[in-house]
Amino acid sequence: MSDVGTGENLLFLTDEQLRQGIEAMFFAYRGFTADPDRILTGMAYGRAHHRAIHFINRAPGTTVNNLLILLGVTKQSLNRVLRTLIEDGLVESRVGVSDKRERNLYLTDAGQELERKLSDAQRARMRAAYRAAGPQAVAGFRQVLEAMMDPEMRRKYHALRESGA
Amino acid sequence: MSDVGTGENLLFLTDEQLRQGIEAMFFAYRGFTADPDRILTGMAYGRAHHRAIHFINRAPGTTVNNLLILLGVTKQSLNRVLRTLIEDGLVESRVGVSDKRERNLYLTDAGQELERKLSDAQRARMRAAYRAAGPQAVAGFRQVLEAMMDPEMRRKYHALRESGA
DNA sequence: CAGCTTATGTCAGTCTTATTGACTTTCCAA
DNA sequence: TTGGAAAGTCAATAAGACTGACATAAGCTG
Repeated sequence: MSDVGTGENLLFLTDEQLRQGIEAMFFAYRGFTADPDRILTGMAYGRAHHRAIHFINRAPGTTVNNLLILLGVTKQSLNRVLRTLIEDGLVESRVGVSDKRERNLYLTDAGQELERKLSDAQRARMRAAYRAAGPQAVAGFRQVLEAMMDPEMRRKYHALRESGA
Repeated sequence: MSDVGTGENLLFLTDEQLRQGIEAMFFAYRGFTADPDRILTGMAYGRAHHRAIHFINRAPGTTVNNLLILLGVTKQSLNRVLRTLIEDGLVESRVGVSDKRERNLYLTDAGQELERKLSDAQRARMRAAYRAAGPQAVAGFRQVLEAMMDPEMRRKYHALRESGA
């Protein structure tokens, strides 16, 4: 397509190339969040609820503290979101088994239903992009994204893959 | 690394693979914005100011309306940001030449200085990620991101490349 | 057991970014 | 000349985040 990374091109790290990468991230992230955002508009929920639901689904039984770190928000901020989800019967909070101070979080059936609805939309876009770009491009995509993460988040990302795979 | 896209693997579009892509986007975007956010903390500016500065630098002389569409925000929202940047002498607003209703936006020297400071940080991370992943991965990264954009934003993205290259 | 620490929850106040709606001024163009 | 477009502004509102302070329950350690 362009001259980016055609083989051994040593100039692929010019400022211009990097700026284009920055803009690509910006515009792509807009697309990435657009579909679930549209679904959530009209419901009483926003992107923060989506994120909480996603990770509770992904790591069932996770504690509040773990979710806090995963999402990179404060306790107070998460609590507001979590409270409404629990009140609305989408999330269940069970007292920890080994440590009764902890709360283990699970999606209820209704929670799982919303999760599927949201992730269906997001995965459809992801799937279309993956198909259009091809397997080799997907591998590169994942490599660059991973290299862009903060080390701590990269660990969290890998931990999810191990439990979820 | 993993089994993602090793050649002709036809199963690379499983839900699990797509979920991992979604999470990779989430965590990577956090890293992507972390450095400029850190710099802006303490200044009177936020991420919205960064975005405005970025695109004014990228497309000098752009109109308010064009910037609106580029950033995907409302006039009122942009105006608040733009006003402070103009008041603080980082952005200059000149009456349009051919159409006097329009305002053409430019960075002042001070504006360019801040732009460089912010983009240096962001590009450094981008550069490190590109280096770690290699040219071929970068090409794939760009392909997938582009496929993920809404068509209208893809056009805007290309328009920037033409003017900026 | 006493005291420290951890995990969670909550209240109050603030900030940034964004929204919708209404209205004005300026000015281009049919 | 009149309609509509570009920009700017005011007001009210919302989501999502923050800090700081405080409370409760429960685990851990001496």
